Amino acid sequence: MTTEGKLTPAQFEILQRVWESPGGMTVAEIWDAVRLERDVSRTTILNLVDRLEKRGWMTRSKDESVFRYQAAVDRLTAENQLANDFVQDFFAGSAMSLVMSLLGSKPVTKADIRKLQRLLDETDTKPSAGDHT
Amino acid sequence: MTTEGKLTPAQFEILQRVWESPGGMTVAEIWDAVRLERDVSRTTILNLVDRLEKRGWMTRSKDESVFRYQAAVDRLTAENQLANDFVQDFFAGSAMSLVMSLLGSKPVTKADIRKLQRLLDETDTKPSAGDHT
DNA sequence: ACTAATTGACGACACTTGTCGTCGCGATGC
DNA sequence: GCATCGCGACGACAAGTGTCGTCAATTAGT
Repeated sequence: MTTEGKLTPAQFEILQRVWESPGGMTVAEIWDAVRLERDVSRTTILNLVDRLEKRGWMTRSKDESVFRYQAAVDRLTAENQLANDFVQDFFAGSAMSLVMSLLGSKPVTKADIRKLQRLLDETDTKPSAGDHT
Repeated sequence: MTTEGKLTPAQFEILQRVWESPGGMTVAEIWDAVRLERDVSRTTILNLVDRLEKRGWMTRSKDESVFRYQAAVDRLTAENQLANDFVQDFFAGSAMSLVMSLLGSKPVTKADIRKLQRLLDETDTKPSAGDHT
């Protein structure tokens, strides 16, 4: 719970790059990775990383006279937190409402449907992951 | 379509109150409704409403020497837009990933499962709602 | 008609965010 | 040894947000 506040798209982008590199990354490496997609200054990345570290989303350690950054939370945890905050803010805490909205407005392939149905079958037999009753 | 930018929780809260009142609402009425939940100044509401109107999310019309505001988009449309933007920002545009995350981390009741399975059955036979091909 | 209350426009504020530049320091290369 | 380069701390800036106060005008109450 040392993580403060919510993640913005730009901040999440940084974490994404770091998650893809298990050994941690230097700011220069993150910069290179981000620059493959969009043009951005080095200090912008540095500042984003800096603020993320100050808010507890990343940790850093000196390695060969250079800071190496790692994500403080794994990808799934961050995504879940993001999703839960979003549901809380805009769907009155009802994840089902969001799911319905997504399934109703976005195209869903038959493969997706089968995948979902399999997941639902499992959930039906096994207890739910977050169910603590 | 003329709506600019994304909705924040505070802005969405305003729209929620207005959606609940089919005839439109005055700022005073919105203020009263919001104040049932949290303490806030009148000018705060006035400013939020003002900005929403300027960005195209609400329309207003003089009614008995008082402005009456209405939402420019219906609730489902706004929710879908919100959800799509969110999926775009944090789940690489894959609604399925979000659904999986939600279903995996939040408790799901058996009733929810049945509801979902019914929706999936329909979607399997009929064409998807958002599919415009 | 005069006073009191309501309404809306406007400005201001602290804060966050994304963006970038400057500067000093330490490492690296010649 | 000295110049160069990478690195990180810091500051700055515009934009957006939520919050609020002031003020003029208009409406309503007496």
